[in-house]
Amino acid sequence: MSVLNPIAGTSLANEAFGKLVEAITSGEFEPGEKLSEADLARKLGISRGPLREALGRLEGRLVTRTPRLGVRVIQFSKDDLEHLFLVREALEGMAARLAAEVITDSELRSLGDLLRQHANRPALAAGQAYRQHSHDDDFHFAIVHASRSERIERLLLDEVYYQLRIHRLRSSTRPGRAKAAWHEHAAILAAMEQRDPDGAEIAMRRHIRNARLSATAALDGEGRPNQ
Amino acid sequence: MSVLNPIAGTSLANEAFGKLVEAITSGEFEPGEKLSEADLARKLGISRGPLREALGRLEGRLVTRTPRLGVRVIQFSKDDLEHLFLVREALEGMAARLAAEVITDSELRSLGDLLRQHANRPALAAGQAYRQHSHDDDFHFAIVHASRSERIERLLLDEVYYQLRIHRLRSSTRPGRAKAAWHEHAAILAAMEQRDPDGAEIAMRRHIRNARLSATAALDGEGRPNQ
DNA sequence: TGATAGCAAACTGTTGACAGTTGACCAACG
DNA sequence: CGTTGGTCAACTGTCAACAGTTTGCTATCA
Repeated sequence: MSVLNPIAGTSLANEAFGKLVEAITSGEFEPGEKLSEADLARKLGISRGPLREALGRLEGRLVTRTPRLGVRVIQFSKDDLEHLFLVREALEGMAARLAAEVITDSELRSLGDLLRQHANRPALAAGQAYRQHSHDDDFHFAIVHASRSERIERLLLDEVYYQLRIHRLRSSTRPGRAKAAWHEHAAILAAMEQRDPDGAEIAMRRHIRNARLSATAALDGEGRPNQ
Repeated sequence: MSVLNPIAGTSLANEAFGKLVEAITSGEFEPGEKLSEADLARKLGISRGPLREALGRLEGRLVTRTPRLGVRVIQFSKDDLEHLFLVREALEGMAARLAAEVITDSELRSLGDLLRQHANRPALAAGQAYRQHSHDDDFHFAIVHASRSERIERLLLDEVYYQLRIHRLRSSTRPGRAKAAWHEHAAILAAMEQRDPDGAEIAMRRHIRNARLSATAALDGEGRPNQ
């Protein structure tokens, strides 16, 4: 194990990109909010050139750019959100299928531990909320990671998870959904333990479909979607 | 119907982006080839600033950038290609499901006409090749379009179709695959005509899976994948 | 002959200046 | 009072210059 690894090269544009992703997904800006290049560049201590490059890389994902008018944080309609969940269903269903074929015993144990931790959360026990705070404790991300498909993982991050995060910030929960979601996770894990690709995919897709229905119902009423 | 529509705003970076996509996907550059900013900017008649922005938007899709070393057209391994097909299977399967629910009679007729045109091609009749030259005569794209999911359509274009196009340029065909592909298309259409979402998804996914197997088998031997 | 050092050209990444556009505000007019 | 026109500051998009890095070539040395 050599300590001589390539010196990681980076650029101001790359660093700005990461910080913008974090700022946008952590709620520093409202959906639809206009972003000022001059302001952001000043705050990041760089010139506008690399800042523009970083914003360009976020186009279509976390920001929309209208030529000559500027850049806004994305916001989307109920219809957009439905289609986001359909993409998620397709990709996570495939990831679950792949994971069921290759997952290790150790990864299965970790998933089981994770669900037990989740079950011990007061909010979940009270049926109020089922929230996963970071990738490290996200059941879905663990399964996508276990699929060993970097492409699916990257797509879900870039095109689905970051966007969902923007909309999770003001949360409400629908009655009964929290516990149901946990049980659906448990059913996915059971299929994984059986190493049953079809079952895993079916269980995962059912879970995401239910999340979609919950999210769109929440939009019809009040608040924002959760899982 | 007013003739007064918003004047479409654009920018040099946007125009460069489109031209780069076209140049890269039409084979003007080899996979892995290094792209020179100065050269491209000169050819496009713009300064390096907007050119860099355009390249930045292509990162992770059609080009890879290594800081301080430059930008190269993507190339990928057999494993990458397999995962690309898995993503395609998931997304096109979902698109076929959605399309089966909402497709119009007129769209069905167009699909039927398209397959008949395809059947009349000499290369297909001889079992040599089944090639679709543009989006207009692409059966898959027509179905994705009929799904009315802009998000899936955009994802497939940005993350799948452009990348496949890079690899179609030097083609070979596997015996029997051309005719089988056409029959698989016909089966997809039949499920569409039945307006059967499950059937459409199953038929589409089977077709893409077979294309994946054909592509990876081709990589094991000689040449490049086709459908 | 292979390894090392030096040099210059070409390249990438960034900056700041400039031009054109936009939006906000105010005054004038009907 | 609503509309129009003018002005100005702020903004976006682009350009060219500069600094630092990389690459290729040549000369020197062991």
